[in-house]
Amino acid sequence: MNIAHHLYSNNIKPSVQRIKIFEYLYNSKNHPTVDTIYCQLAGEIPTLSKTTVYNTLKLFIENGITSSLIIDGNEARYDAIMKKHAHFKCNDCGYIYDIEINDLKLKDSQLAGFEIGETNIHLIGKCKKCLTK
Amino acid sequence: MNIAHHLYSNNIKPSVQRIKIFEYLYNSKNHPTVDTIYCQLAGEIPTLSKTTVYNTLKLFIENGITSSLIIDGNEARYDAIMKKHAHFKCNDCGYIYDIEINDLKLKDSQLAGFEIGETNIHLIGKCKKCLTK
DNA sequence: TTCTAAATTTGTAACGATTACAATTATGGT
DNA sequence: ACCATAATTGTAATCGTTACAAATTTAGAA
Ligand SMILES: [Mn+2]
Ligand SMILES: [Mn+2]
Ligand SMILES: [Zn+2]
Ligand SMILES: [Zn+2]
Repeated sequence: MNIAHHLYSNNIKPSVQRIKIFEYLYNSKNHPTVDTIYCQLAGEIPTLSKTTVYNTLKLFIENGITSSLIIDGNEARYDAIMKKHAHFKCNDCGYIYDIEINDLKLKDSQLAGFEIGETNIHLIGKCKKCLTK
Repeated sequence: MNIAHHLYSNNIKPSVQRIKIFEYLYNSKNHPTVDTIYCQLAGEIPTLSKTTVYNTLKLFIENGITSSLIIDGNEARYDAIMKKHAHFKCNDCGYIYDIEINDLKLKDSQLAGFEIGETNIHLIGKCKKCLTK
């Protein structure tokens, strides 16, 4: 996965900041918050500004290579995996799992004629790891 | 539906504020925000404080007669309908529709051994009304 | 009724995530 | 090198929410 090329082919000029931010997002796979991303990269890019992280993620979202998810309400998390999937957040360890969706059936009649642009599914509970310890 | 009794039977002492807030929530059915509730009731209860609205909704949630939903990341909305259902938000008119869930199939293997406490589903798009005008 | 303690409500200040904005820095073409 | 444009940065403002202490109300005992 060549990140610079990935950005280019999505109409994003690959600056150092953009490459590093996407690289972190893509490799970490832990649905980080802006603060997490900022703190992780502040070492590598000492001049990095939190505003840049916000701007960059917004740009990524607008160009369809990142999505945001809000599970807690208080702060947004980001995801470089664009394949449609659900999320499970464990209330104990805080980890957010990716869950594949096999099928979602809603009552058709109510949504007939509606245009659905986005489907968000998130579950909350306790994960296996936390339950068995 | 006797609201005072409904509160009582859920271990909530029915004060004037609590009754009015639940009454509004239950009758309006439009998933109001704290600000909406506050502004609506400020006329009836001139001394009402926004903090009371926050406190009261928190109490309702703790006692299981209200749920909160976050569709836009910026502000919480509240719902007195406790039956499990999904939400559809129209990006044009802003209205939030209640949608019945017929079935949700996730990949079982990934959630085996997990304890699911909450399931949130919200769709975003354009509603029929807005598309046909 | 009157007194008193606990519960509830209220107003203000603090908080934290996000956004606005203007200044600075980097980039790319001439 | 020079200039125009884009990107980054730092600071201040915004806004929903929470903390907290003071004021008010409630309910039970005396
Ligand atoms: Mn994910
Ligand atoms: Mn609803
Ligand atoms: Zn866990
Ligand atoms: Zn609409």
